[in-house]
Amino acid sequence: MKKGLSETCHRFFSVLSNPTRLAALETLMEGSMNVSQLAESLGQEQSMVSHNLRPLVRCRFVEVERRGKERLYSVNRDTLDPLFKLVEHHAENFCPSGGRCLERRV
Amino acid sequence: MKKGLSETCHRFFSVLSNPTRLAALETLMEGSMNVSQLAESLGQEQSMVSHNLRPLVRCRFVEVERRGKERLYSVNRDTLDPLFKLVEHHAENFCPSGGRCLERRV
DNA sequence: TATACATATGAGACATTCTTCATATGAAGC
DNA sequence: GCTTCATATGAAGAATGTCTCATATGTATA
Repeated sequence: MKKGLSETCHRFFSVLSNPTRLAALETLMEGSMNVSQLAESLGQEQSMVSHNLRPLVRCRFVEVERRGKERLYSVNRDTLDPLFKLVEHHAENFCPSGGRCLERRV
Repeated sequence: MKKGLSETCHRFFSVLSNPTRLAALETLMEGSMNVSQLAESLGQEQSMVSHNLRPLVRCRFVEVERRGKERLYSVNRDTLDPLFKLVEHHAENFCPSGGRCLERRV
């Protein structure tokens, strides 16, 4: 691990360690959409989705494109494809019964 | 992104989004050590280090080996080497001025 | 079994992060 | 300029997560 990467990692992982943001990413992986559509699709308030999109955009996990009064959000596949693959791989290989150990305790 | 991976990701990233745990990983990347050595090296309380090692072990980012009354901790390189490389790559490619955007706001 | 050392655990205080609600901004069309 | 639609923002309570301190467990050795 390169010196000083620790701080960068903290930001990187903090942004990703939130159910709402992960659900947003999961949905956006299927295809780009605007905030309203995303809120509709997630069954969440528009303002909440907007709040949560901000850190995703700031850290470039998601890109925005203005289209008139809408804004089209789409994921950064360069980073997220290999990242999710890596998580999946870890869960399969190191967690008994397919990632159960990575699930939230009851 | 595979259906249901979202919950797994949440756990995965939550465990990694903590400065103490990242510092512990950073140190353990240099070489395996026991809790006391790690606490000494990080300048932290033994109990705090122990507390923070637990989720790292549970999610298999770190392995433990009993050696008499000590416990030797070492990182899971299969996961962490490519993971940190990926973060570094993201910071270099998508964040202006080398990951500045991933750093904590002042 | 008594002692010393290494590590783990529990509970509460403290800090950070999330969500919600109300409201602001901004773009397009009349 | 006014209205409407799409999105962003601020503030404050609610929810989570973290750290600290005291104590417990566990292992080795005398």
